[in-house]
Amino acid sequence: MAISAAAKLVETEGFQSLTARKVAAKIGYTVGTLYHVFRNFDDLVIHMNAQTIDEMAALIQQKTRKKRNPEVRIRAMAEVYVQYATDHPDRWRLVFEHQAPSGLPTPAQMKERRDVMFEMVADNLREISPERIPQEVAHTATALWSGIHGICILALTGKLYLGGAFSMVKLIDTLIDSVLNEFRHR
Amino acid sequence: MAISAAAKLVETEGFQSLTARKVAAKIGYTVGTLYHVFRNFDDLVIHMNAQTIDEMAALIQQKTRKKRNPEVRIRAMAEVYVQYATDHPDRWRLVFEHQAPSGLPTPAQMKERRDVMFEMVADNLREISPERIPQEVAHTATALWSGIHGICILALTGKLYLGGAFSMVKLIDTLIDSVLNEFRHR
DNA sequence: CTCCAAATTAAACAATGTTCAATTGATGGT
DNA sequence: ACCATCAATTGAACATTGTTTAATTTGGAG
Repeated sequence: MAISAAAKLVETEGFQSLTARKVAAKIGYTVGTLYHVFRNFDDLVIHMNAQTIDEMAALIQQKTRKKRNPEVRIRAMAEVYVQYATDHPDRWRLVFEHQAPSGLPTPAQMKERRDVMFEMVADNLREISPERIPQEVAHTATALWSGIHGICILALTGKLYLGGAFSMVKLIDTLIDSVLNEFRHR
Repeated sequence: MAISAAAKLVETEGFQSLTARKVAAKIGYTVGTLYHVFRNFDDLVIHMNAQTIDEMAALIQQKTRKKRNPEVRIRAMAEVYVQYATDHPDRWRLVFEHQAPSGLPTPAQMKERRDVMFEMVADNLREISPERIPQEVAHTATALWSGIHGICILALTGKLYLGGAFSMVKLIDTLIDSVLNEFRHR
């Protein structure tokens, strides 16, 4: 599949140098053939991003299923999330920085895929405080997970001062501590 | 100046369609001239991003100077940040999504400019709890501001489900509440 | 073996960043 | 007033990109 070849290219050469012809060459075809499979170059990227999200979501689910405590599970989720982002920085960034230019908005399947992780967080929050109304749970889950994402992306793109004292993981721990305490006691 | 023309172009047509020739045409010159002023196209973008950060930082400082309470000041900072990002989405995104390809790393001045806002947050945190050691203060400031940034960027790029119940501002309020409480009482 | 449809290619197009020799323009000295 | 020098500006060229399409190849069905 062309998608896998594209993913491998992004991983080895960075998403800046991902090109239609390179993808075609990588799978032994010509650029024209690609355009009979995908409408756009963006179409290819979108499919590739979908695969990236699925891969990451599966990894998170796999590595957190065994945990019993919901708080521990949330912390494990975040850990796997930053690990995946660190291991595949370009593929991960493409998921969030790509936007289909002009025309069709991001397909619904993409939105669903992203929402999966927010819902996983919400599920665990509900387990922590079952008495909270769903809207509060969803709200807190969104705030927490977006915050984690923010730390992740700033650190990954080198836009965060990560002095010896505080690492990405510690920053995320602080955020989780804060939001969970607030969620429990208020 | 070419930088202002570029900024205007990004604002009106989006950063996807920012092009060297368009910038040159906008200021009545030819593309060749641009390349005697800037080494790269990325060089131009970097200069433009510097101006964007300065503009935003000035706005934040201006709108928060009058506030007396450090907590109120932090909330006001976040509010202005969100407002600026919402008002100039493409210019704001460029600041965080652009990376100079190959060769020279992002110049030091850029890093300094970004750190300004983290330091503003840290200053206010120190005022809230002067007994904390500087590292803790810096750590908390980084976690909080990165989290706010995460909410901001996900919301702005449409990758966040913003149901009627919770808006960007409310999400950020939740994050600030959580981190500040944790910072005060622990 | 033939023939048709599908797959694949090759070539072309416009637009992009980038370079550089040639041209213009102005400035200062005699 | 003229000219010489130097910087500013241009125009044309290049390689590379996404994208389209007519032509060619390929692979089975009859």
